[in-house]
Amino acid sequence: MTNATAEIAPGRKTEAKTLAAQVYEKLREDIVAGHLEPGSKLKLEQLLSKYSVGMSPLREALSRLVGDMLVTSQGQRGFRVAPLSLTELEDIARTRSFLETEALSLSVQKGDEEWLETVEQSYRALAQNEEELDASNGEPPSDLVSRWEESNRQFHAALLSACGSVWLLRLNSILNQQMERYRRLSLRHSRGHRDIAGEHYAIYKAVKDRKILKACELIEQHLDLTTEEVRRALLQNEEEAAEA
Amino acid sequence: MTNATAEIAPGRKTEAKTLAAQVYEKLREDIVAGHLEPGSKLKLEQLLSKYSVGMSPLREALSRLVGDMLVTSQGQRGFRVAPLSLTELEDIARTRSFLETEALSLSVQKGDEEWLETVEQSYRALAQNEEELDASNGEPPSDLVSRWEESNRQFHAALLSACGSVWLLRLNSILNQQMERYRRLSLRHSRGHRDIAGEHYAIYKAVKDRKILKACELIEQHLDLTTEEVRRALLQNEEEAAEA
DNA sequence: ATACAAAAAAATTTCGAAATTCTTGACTTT
DNA sequence: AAAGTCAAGAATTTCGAAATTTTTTTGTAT
Repeated sequence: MTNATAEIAPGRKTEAKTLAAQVYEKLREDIVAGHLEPGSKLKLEQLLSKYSVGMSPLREALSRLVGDMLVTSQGQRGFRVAPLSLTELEDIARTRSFLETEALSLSVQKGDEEWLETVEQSYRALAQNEEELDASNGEPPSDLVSRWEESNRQFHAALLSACGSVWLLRLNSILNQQMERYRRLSLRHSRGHRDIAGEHYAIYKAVKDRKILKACELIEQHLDLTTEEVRRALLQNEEEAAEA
Repeated sequence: MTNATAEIAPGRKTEAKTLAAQVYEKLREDIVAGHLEPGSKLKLEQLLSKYSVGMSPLREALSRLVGDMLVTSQGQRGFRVAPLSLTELEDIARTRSFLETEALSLSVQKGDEEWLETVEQSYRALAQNEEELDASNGEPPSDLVSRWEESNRQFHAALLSACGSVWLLRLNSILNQQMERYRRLSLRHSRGHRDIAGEHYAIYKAVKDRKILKACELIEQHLDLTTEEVRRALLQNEEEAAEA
């Protein structure tokens, strides 16, 4: 065990990472990113070398991913990446929309001025990112896209952060993680024009003005548009697979 | 490995159970039942002998329970049973109510005659159980209580089964599991009189008559009354602990 | 008595091999 | 050709010991 370093030991502010926790994180990222094929058998011997880890930490990580619903296990037959399907996409999208609008509604009702300040800051960071994306010609550089994704994630988290329900946020984040698998899968397709920046601004404005119904309506539309993009891409995927 | 038996091998209709899966199930039950103290450190050496299992299957089971949010882990310092708190109880109760009323609403809208037949059967089994409970003098035998709990669970599952959302049911069952920990903790206290059978009948009747709003209102009240019982018992627990 | 350092003991995590189960391919029977 | 049986190889699961980390105890200095 080599990962508890000298800088960490005094005061122990940062969590020591076991090998199992490290490989869990890598596996989780790879599943969400689609690098491990949905539905595919996870061959343990291959994963041992791919992730430079032993059997016990690997099985621990996979077991935890079973609890996260990103992996399925079958006794004596090992583990598989959880499958994806259009039916499930619709279910996740509806359920996420249902939860996220509730969380937003509660947030707008309960959030104090400090919260609103946080929302404003995250909106500004996002808006700046979106301007840079707009200004980039052709295909934007991947680090710019990554930064946009992070600031988008933070804007949405800030919006919901005053909802007062740890569990609502947990469940919503489970659904977001599932949804992200679909979104990543859809990135291989060019998308139609969509004014995401405008959508974000409208949501931010409604929240700033404390218009609960409006905000919920807008975020629902925002989520629905994302789902529509993903759905279209997945359908294209299926058509291309049928032609091959 | 001894648990794949000869009866199972032909056709393989039933899942082969690894040791890890078996100890996972036992640990899960013991945590939900409160046999393992909320917040307590899970000492691996003790668990090895308690559950007659080796270190690898044990750690796999615990890792999965981390994913289930019944156990917390801290790198290099092992695992703990997830804590309970009054604040969390309220959060879980609200969130569960929110999800379960939605699932019921969808179920009543979408459920066909076959579904309604299933609901009716489960209601009849529950009602019979409740009559037997009523007829038993003093403290009812524990097998009767267990049977009531199972038929109660099945009634609720039947009610929601036509909602058309795998994910809504999954999330709701996560919350039910969490809530069950609190309910079990509250069983050590006698409870005030409550007409649970009447509540079940009213819900069943509203569902049978396809009165969505009424059904949702009733199930919300039903869940709230359960929460109130649990809350009162937990407050009593705290008072008793303060006196000791 | 308190604080610090070092050693010992306990606990946790991981390793690598052994045990067990599943899958595949070869062969035989119908 | 299809179905069944068996053995070999591959994959999965578990074991028990070793390695590592944390906690506790002991000893020393102030």
